Order: sequence, then C-alpha cells, then structure tokens
Amino acid sequence: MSLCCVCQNIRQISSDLGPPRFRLMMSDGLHSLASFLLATQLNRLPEENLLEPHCVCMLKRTVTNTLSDGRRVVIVMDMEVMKSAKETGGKIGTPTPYNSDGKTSPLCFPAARSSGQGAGRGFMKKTPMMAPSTSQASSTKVVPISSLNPYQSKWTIRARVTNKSNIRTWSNSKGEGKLFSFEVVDESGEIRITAFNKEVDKFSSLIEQGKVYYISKASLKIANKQYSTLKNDYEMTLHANTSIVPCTDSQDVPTMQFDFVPIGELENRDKDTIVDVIGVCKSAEDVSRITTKNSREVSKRALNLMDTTGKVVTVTLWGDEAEKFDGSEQPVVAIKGARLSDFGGRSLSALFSSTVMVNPDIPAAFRLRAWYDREGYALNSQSLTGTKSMGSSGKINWKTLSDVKDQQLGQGEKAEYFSCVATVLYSRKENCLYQACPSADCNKKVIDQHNGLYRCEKCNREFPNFKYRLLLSANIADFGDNQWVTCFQETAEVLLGHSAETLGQLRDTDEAAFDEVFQKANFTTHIFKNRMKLETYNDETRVKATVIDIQPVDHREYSRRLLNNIHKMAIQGSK
DNA sequence: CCCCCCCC
Repeated sequence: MSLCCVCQNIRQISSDLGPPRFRLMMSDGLHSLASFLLATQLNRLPEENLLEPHCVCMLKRTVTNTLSDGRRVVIVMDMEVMKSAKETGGKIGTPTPYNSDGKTSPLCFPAARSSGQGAGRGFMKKTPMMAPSTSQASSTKVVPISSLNPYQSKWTIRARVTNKSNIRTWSNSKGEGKLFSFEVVDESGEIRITAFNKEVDKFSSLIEQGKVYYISKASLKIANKQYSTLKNDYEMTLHANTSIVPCTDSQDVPTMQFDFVPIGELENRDKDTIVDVIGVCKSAEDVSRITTKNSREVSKRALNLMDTTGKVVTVTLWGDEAEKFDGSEQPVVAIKGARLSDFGGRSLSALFSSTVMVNPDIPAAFRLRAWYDREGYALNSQSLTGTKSMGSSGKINWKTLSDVKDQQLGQGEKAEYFSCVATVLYSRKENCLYQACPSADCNKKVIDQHNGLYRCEKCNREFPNFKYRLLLSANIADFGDNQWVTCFQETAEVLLGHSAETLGQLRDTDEAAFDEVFQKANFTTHIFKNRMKLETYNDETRVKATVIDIQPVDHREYSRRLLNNIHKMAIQGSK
C-alpha cells in the first residue's frame, strides 16, 4: 500500500557503527508521527537534500517492526519525493501528534541537540504513558534545557539527573525550611533544580541519580554564578504545580559527560580549577571526623587515585560520601567537578556539586581497570600530593615573575613560596658583607669598638674577632619581569660562588678580584626558591622576597616549563 | 526561600 504524506522533520540518529540512520516525522495533514526510520539504502535522499522538511512524499514500501517494549517503528524501504519543500512553500496544515491508543507516540525523538533551527524546530513529542492525566502536561513541548527561560512557562524537559543533594535545612533571619537540589542534563545543556519544603516531601524520594524524568511547570530564575559551576544562566525552582514524571525510554538522553584530566596533567592546572578525574583507588584513608573553622563537624576520607600517567593524587571526600566509600577492592573512581587545591603540591577536594562515581559504567573506567590489573598495579607510582611520610613539603610552586606580581604573592597574612627560573641582572656589592658575632648561633652585627674588640649587643659581650656574613641584594629577571630579592649567607654564597669569609678577605685585600666575583655572578641563571612575606621596616610595610634556595637549572625541565607557559599565554591571549 | 564546599 502506498501512502502519501508530508515530511515534517528529519533527524539523523547518531550511530557509532555503520552508516547514519535517519528518523522521519511524517504527517498526513491532520496527525504527525515520529516513528519512521529510513532504510539506509535511501540515505542519499536526505543527504542530497532531496528529502527535506515540508516536502510531499509517496511511501511505496514500508515494513513495520515491533520493538521489545511494544513500540512500533515503520521502516521506509522505498519512497519517492513527489513535491520538493520549495514547491510546497512551507508547512502544510497544523497536524497534532498521532496517538493510536492513548499511550505514548510510538517513537520518541531525542531532545534537540541545540535550541537552534533544525531538529528542535516544529517537532512535537508526547509525554509517556505515566504522564499525569492533566491535559496541559501531556501537550507541552519537550524542549531542550538550553532553550529554557523565565518568560515561557509551557514547556517540558526530558533530562537525566546527574547529581542529587541531601535534604538540608536552613534557619536565618528570613525564616527556616528545608531543601534539596539536583542537576539534570540533556543533549543541549544542564540546569540546577531546587525544591523547598513541600516540594521536598513530594519529590525527594522520586528523584534518583542517573534516572531520566519529564519535568514541567517549574519556575526559572537567574542563576547566581557565585554558587554554581553549571553552564546555564538560569536555575529552576519547583513549585506546587510542578510535574515530574519518570521516563523509561531514555537511552538517548546523555549520561554524565566527563572531561577527564589525566592525573599527571594536574600539575599544570591552576589552583581552584574544577576538574573531572578518573583513577584507580590504590588506597584510602579510614573515615575520620573533623571540626571546621565554623565549628561544624564533618566526616572526611582521603583517597589516592592513580591513572595511566603513573601519577597519584589525593582526593578528599566529605560527609556521607566519605562515610559510605569502600576502597577495599581498589575500585575505579570517577569524579565530576572536583576542585584542584595546592595543598601538599596538588590535591583534589570533592565539592557539594561534585559527583563521585564508584566503578562507573563508562568505557574510560573499563580501560583503566584493564590497564591497572594488567600492569598499572606494579607501577612505581609518584604522588602529586606531598605527605609528611614522604618527607616532602609539597610540590614546587612554579611561577613566572609576572605571575608573582599579578597574583600578589605574599600580600596575605602568611608567607608564600614560589620557585622560578631567573637570571641575575645585578647584585649589589655595596653593604653585602657585615661583621657578625662570632658565636656559633648568633649572627648579630657587631660594633667595632676600635680597640681591637667587637661588641655583640645580643650576647652582651665583646669579642676579639668577628665573622663575615653575607646579606646580598640582587635583581633577578625572567622573560617577563624582574624582582629584587635578598640572599642571606648560604644562598648568597651559592650565588657568588665563594664563602663569606673568602669574600670578606678579598674585599679587604684585592678590590679588583672582589669586583670580578660580582661581574661573574651577573647573568648567571638558576632555579630560585623564594619566600614572599609582608615585612614592616621604618613604618613601611611591603612584600619582601627572600631567596631560600638556589639550584642549577635542568635545561630539559626548563624547556618543558617554558613551553607550558607559552601555551598558557597563548590560551589567555585567545580569550 | 539555599548558597555549607570544610581538615591537614
């Protein structure tokens, strides 16, 4: 039997294997039906834009398949385009979705990939059979999350829950109550949804992580970006008329989207960045209770995650997540939206907005499991997170000198440390040496009594001798900036290549040789480790840079870091 | 209408 109909919409179904498949929404002018699937031998029709929305077609041969769940699909085996879209000049009639038996339409289009033209435009979708009987709910359009705004109220989204909070209570000057929130995604985007009080009772047990729901009739308001990292300008609040209905046909709704950062790569990311990570939990602490600064008690548990980079990072879980976690079988743990901290070098902390998944059902987890069980377990891994037991006070905090200024290092209460590769432009030979108390632990400057004796005020003693000490001011520079730094004894000796004692003798006996020491030190390049700290001197408070260590440059490492910085600058430049 | 993201 041939059937003449109008093609209302064409959508390419993503398929990993084989040729693309096209799904058609057809209309007879009165009703539309979205359950047509084009046989692949006819793919050239849409691919060559012969089959387009609004064209009139003759379906010459069709085969009807019944899916396992009872829905039917009409496979179009042969068809002909009778009138092109150009000829019809646009939409024909105002067909409503066809509903053969009061149930759902046989096939559901996935939510549109974007709110733009094309797939999203003009196609209707029925809510499923579990939809509430209110006629409004079943006739509102399923729209992509990205198209939601506060000015339209008749919509339905079909979205998967990626994160669900616990129920919390609050009490403040404006009142008190309880709430929970959850995050949902569809192909177009994501949004945070909050339920208060009565809606908590109504919906909190219905909403389950990972499940898909039709949601309609809720309020949209501008999201406060301060509290959310979700990519949406709006957030949703449930109210008394909100409808939330589970969707059982949901394979096409995306699951959580991860953008995993390899653990070894975390060294190069900035503090406070929100990242997704996946790793094998090599070891986990026991859960413990801590008291926060605000004297709240909370459970915490640190996990050590390792991936194929061979690097390990410590991730801290909090609250319930910390209590429930079982690391005894070295599970694969994936975390969406953990925050990178510089504690112990590099470490991660789960946030309220993070999603922690243990042995998630995703290819990356399967690959990691296979790799770990085959070879990873035997690897001599390296941790990015320094611990006391490792005898390391943390990873090197590399900065360029312009970073140091931009980030106002050391302007806070605490001293801050950084390392840089820099070249000595100038070191002040004037006043770089002083006569210090000769007693072992006292480096106080002595007063020359001009009688062959030197007085130390600190020790309250006079000595027949003194020792030379160095206090060297130097200007160091990298490719972007320069910085005045102070080197005390040990670092100054490294920089100048001579002991303080030798330099003192030299200054007193051979000024030319003394000068030459400084000439030689200029334009030498080293790794400087520095402390930046606010110091008050003569009523003036300013950040002082003190060199606490000088090491020779490893040029391979330097090149790698240089490239990294160039890359960072390129990214910043392109923003 | 919340908005806590913690500890070493």
